[in-house]
Amino acid sequence: MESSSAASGGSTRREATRQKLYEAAVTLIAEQGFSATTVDEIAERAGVAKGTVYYNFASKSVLFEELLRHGVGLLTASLREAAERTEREGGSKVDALDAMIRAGLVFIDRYPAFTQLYVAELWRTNRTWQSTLMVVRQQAVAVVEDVLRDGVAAGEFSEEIDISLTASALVGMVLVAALDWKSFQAERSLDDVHAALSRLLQGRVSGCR
Amino acid sequence: MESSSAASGGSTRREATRQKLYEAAVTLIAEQGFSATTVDEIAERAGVAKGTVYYNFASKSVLFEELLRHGVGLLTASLREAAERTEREGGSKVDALDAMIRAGLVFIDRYPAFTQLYVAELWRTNRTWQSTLMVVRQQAVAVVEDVLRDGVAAGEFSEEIDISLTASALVGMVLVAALDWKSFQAERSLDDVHAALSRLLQGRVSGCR
DNA sequence: GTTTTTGCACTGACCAGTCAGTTCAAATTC
DNA sequence: GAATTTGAACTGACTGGTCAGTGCAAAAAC
Repeated sequence: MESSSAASGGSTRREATRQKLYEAAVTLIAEQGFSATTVDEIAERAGVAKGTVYYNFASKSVLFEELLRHGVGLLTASLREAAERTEREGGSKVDALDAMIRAGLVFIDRYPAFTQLYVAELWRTNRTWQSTLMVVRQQAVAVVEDVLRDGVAAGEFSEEIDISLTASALVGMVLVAALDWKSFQAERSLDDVHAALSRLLQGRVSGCR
Repeated sequence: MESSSAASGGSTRREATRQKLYEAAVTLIAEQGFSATTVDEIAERAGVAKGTVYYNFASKSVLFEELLRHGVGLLTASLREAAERTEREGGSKVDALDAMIRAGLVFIDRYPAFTQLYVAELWRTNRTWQSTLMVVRQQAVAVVEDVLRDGVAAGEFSEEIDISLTASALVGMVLVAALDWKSFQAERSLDDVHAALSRLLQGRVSGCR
């Protein structure tokens, strides 16, 4: 019988194997980088034979590309959900940004290895998955840009802000603060980190109160 | 990275060769990553024989470690210089942060490949140069932390800010905005980027004016 | 005459990708 | 319902190529 896989459920044996391979690959590549990670290692960590990797993915880099798409899909969904929830609850646009900061932190808290690997690869050039990465980056940044644009239209943010640069900067703020948190101050709570970033977002560090 | 002939007294022939090797290695590793870059490539790009690489550096990873130390040295010197210049000119602490943001942007504008490579390696674990990276990171972040601490002591910043988290976030803001700028919007001017980050720093995006 | 660089052949480990063969649960047949 | 067939999923030994690092005699630079 054909595997059919019901489009979303993915409860086939194959899907389970792919999932195990994603999990094994994400930590190894985050720790060592793509080129330093061998297919044998990935297979071993996943508890699977090397041939199975090639049965499920055309090549090492295809495995990696699909892993990237998979992960960023989760992230954007989570960001968008946070923005929409705020909207629904009648919050302002700053509230939406703040909710997205928190959603970003929760994501990184849950998938630190993925985030690490994403950052490590994003600004490289000359790699085969370059285009995948660009698409995937744009998806994530666009969510932030949309909120900023709406905020300007609603008169809540200054008209002079540069949407794309500000979005980049906000993403960077969250990304780097969260990675530093996970790597060097893992004892801090998510709320601490969120509070610090909130304060910065709302200009409560300098200037006004 | 730069000619440095007069800088630290190292104007020997050997020093010139090492410099050429740094320059070759930094771009190649930024593009491809450490493991994917071969010693033969580095030698070829530097216009030098492979044996020369090993005459000047004990191994491929030692070359890389010394490259890291070299680059971050330049960065911290530049940040500290910016902070001190502001001090001397009687500027406030926000002015000092702002000057450091600009110094960071100027650095990244000049050495984009180094920045790229630094970010790609910083949060990895299990690598031989891990400890070098930690030291070097701390040097850079400490400069920002010092200014924040002074600002709090002088009553210019809220006492409630979390020094280390805020410093991380500020560094991240500059790093990511600048890398996105160089990679995806290279036509923008440094002043544009600086203006956008300044606005964010001073909370002129949301909340207050 | 010492330091540095060159050119190049060589080695041994390592690794991406292949392929002939195995496993096993579900489908089919009798 | 026992015997047989099917095929997707998986296995792991093997191959062909790559690359870090070595060794060394001769040339060049200082």
